[in-house]
Amino acid sequence: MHELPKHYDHAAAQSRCHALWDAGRYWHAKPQQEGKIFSIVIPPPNVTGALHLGHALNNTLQDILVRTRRMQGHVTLWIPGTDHAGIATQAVVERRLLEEEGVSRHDLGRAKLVERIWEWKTQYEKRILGQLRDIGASCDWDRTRFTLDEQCGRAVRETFFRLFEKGLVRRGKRLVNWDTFLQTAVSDDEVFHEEVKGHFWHIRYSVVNPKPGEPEEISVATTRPETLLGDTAVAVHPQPAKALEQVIQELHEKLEDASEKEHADIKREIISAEDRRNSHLPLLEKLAAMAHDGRVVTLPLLGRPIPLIVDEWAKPGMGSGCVKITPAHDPNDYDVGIRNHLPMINIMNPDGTLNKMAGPYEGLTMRKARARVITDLETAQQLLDVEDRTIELAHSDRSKTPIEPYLADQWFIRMADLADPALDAVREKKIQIHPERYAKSYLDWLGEKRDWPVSRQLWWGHQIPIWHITGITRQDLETSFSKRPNVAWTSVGTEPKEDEPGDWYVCSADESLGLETIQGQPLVRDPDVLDTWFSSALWPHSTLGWPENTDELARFYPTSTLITSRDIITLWVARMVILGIFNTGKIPFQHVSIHPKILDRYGETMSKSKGNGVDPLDVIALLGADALRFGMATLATETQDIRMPVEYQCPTCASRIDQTNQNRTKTRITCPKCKQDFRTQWATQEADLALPRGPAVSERFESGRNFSNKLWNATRFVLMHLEEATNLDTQLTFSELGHLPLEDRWLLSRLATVSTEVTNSIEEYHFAEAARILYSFAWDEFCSAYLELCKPRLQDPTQKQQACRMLLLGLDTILRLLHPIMPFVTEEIWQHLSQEYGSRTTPWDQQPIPPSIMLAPWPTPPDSWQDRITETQFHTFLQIVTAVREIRSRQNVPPRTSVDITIRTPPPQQNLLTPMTPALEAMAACEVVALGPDVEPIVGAAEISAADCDIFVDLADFIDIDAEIQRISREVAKLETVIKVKRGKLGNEKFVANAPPQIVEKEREQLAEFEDLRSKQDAILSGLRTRKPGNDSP
RNA sequence: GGGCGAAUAGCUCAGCUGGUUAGAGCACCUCGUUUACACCGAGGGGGUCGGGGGUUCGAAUCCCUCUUCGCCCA
Repeated sequence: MHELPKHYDHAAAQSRCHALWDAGRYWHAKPQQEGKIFSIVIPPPNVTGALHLGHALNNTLQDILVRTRRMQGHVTLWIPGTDHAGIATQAVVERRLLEEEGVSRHDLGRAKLVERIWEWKTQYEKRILGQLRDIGASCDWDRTRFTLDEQCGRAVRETFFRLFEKGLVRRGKRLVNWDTFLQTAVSDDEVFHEEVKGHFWHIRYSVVNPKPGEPEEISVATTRPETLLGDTAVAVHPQPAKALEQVIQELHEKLEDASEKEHADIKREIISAEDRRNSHLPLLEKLAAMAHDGRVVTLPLLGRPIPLIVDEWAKPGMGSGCVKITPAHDPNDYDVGIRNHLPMINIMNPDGTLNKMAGPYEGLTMRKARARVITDLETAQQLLDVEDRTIELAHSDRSKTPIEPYLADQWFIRMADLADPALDAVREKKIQIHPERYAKSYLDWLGEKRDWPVSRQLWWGHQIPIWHITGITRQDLETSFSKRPNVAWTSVGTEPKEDEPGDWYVCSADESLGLETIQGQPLVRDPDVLDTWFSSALWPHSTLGWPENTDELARFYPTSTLITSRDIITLWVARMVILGIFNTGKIPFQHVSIHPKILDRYGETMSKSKGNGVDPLDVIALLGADALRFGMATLATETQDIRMPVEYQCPTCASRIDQTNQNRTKTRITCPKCKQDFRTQWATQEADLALPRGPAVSERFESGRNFSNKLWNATRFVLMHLEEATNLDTQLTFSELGHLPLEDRWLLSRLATVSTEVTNSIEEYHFAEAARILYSFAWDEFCSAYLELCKPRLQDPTQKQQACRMLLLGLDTILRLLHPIMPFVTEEIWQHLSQEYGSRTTPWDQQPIPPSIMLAPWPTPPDSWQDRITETQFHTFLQIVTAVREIRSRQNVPPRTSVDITIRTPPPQQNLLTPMTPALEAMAACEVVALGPDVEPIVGAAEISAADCDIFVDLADFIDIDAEIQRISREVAKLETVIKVKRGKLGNEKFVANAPPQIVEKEREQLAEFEDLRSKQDAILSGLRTRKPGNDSP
């Protein structure tokens, strides 16, 4: 009637489930629905590319929570969406334009480029949302958002305007990481450092009008000689002697603490520093005095006079002890410049060429300028020395080109006041971060309250809602905007006097502002766009409709939980808290759960460019979405990263080949087993592309696939027998527990325990634990034990009904508990069960069961089901089963051959085991011929002790006495050590006096048990020895 | 330089507030295609819990320190 295939077909099940869920729109949340709220926003994946394994992890965990809460009866909203990822996306599209069409963004123009990026976005957004669906994410697809869509745009403009109006936006110079290729500032986190071979050039600066006895020149060393064109000072330490002595002292301290290995190096450093007392110090002291006296030096090549100054940045222990200062092109020099009120000379154009401040070098790129500067210095005999040196050079992560530090005008958000409420929210645990240790990095970072530079010189993003206007008075502005509360302005620089015209920045959330003129002057829009994190910072409330006062906002904000990875705690989480509180007065979420990062077998981050990643879709195709999800859940421990060894699967013979540093960049790989070639992600040549593709997977997903199949087959078994059970009572309530057989009481108790454990684990974000508990319960207890025990009962008409009801209940409960982790297989099975037994109900069903397991009430078995004693008794029973099986296996008894056994038990075990005898016989393939306290050993039987019982297995051809002796001897040896340790413990007066009484008692009991066991083993041993062939005794 | 984390079986990881004969999955060995499942079943071997100190009656677990590795911030 209802025969299932032998194997679970994940692909077919997935498409059926999607159809079912979409038809019912069970993922949709309505604000009008009554009940507790659970809401969550997706960390929007950026539209740069397809989803990777990290996203699969992140979204699986969210879905686990969402599905659990939905089943627990919450009104559950999960908002999906994507992020425009400003620079990342623009860079990808620009690079492709250049590669494929040979055009730059300047060739194309702003409007056209933005259009091309939108095309890209449309394509990838579709792909990403499709992948999310494939993973099984039960997002509310009707509410999909994009950080650059109209609704988010309104929120962005409104927020910026409010910040501006409150004086929290400022314009200022700042030394930024300039990407000369993309011509934009990039943030520190978009910069990577790479060691390159470089040089240390020693350059001579001459002193202007030195006094008698003073040096006529100063040597200054630099790794970037071209920047001297922007020098505005040369610095020397104000107290060189003191500073040098301090360096020496610190080195001595370091030496004391250092390991042997480091001694030589440190000693060398000390000697070198001490030498400087004579070689450098006198000159540096003199230079410091000269600096105090206002001496000036001549800048080589340009001949500009620049001051000699004192500043602690100059290290007497390094180089010549003097350092050139280029405030507009070096972060440290910038600080020196600020401290000493130096002029800041910008010598670079945005495209990386030099500007007119560089004099004769104007128009050269920085790189060419360096070569020219060096040649010219040589010619002028001002180059003293060149050393080789490796340098940590900053590169842009987006264009992979070297970063130029560059002084540029930027917009900033002042953090001083904004940060405080965000700090308090976490300090006062209004927002809880799990694991808790991550709260520290949040608090540390936010505590610095550094202003947030929000402008980016890009074309893809939210254009800053600021307009520039010149030559009008404050009165003009007031007149023009008197009826417009949504317009604010501030002067550029110091404010002009009342009637005088001046320059202004005007800000409005209203896009139409730019259409106007004032006194004939146009309002010119600032070309910059906002940092992508600005729009993501609003995500929890912008997606719900803010600034409109929508029903969704009222009902679903603040959201419940945010699940994200640890690398964006500061960039994103902190900023969401700041702007969430600023805009709404409320925290954006109550919990933040941080999950680990997935690394490859070498501990490297996975990335497409390294070729060491796993595509989640490959896992889904090969093993199923549930396998992917189960694997992800078991990875989600509290550790900070997880290693995942990756393997290629040969498309020909399906064998696995370890992915290594060597083979991961190859275009084709030969399978060592079947000798056939397959291609990898790198294949570009036609010959390679013709080969079948070898997907990269990991064995870590296999247990999930196997688990799906196990559940499937358990269902297959249950359905087979249910069909034969006539008049099955499907009201699975079980009020009279006392009358149930031991195994049924055990199952109910376990169901209650497991439900509680799983619920708690998920609520505490211990996803791996929830997965592990369910796996071992379903597999080892429900399938291996309970199902096996049912087999004899199903043959007995008087017991069959009860067994079937229990099987139905057990399976149903497992499915529900497992649904959040493995939604597809559980839904598929649920549908099969419901087709025949749609009227079944459990005590936690208030209504007839729903059409989808997504909506099924979460299991909450009554406390009365929990029964410690039964669980212990059952454990004893299983120990006996294992003991018999062990003897059978060790003595090579064929699996189907039944053996006679007798069991000598103490009375309590006798009471327990007598009714369980048929079960024992079924599970251990034996016949119990005698059981009780007075049972006599069978002569010549194999003997084993377990759970206070002695089991004698009658083996006619009991052969391997030696093996038995060996095994038991090992066992006895192990027992000896344990007994010795325990005796030592109990013999220790301090232990007995100090340890809690229950621990002492437990130790006593255990010691007695072990001693008893050992004497039994000893007896068996001596019995065996006498029976050894060659021994004449009986 | 500062902060955080990791080091437990061949591999990947659990072991939470100290008391287990230190666990799991995969891999390995033996046996087995019995009517749920070979994506399976039964059994087995395998660990000085990175090294060294300390606290404690008792340490994989707490403290110090060293070594190796990773991440974040500067």
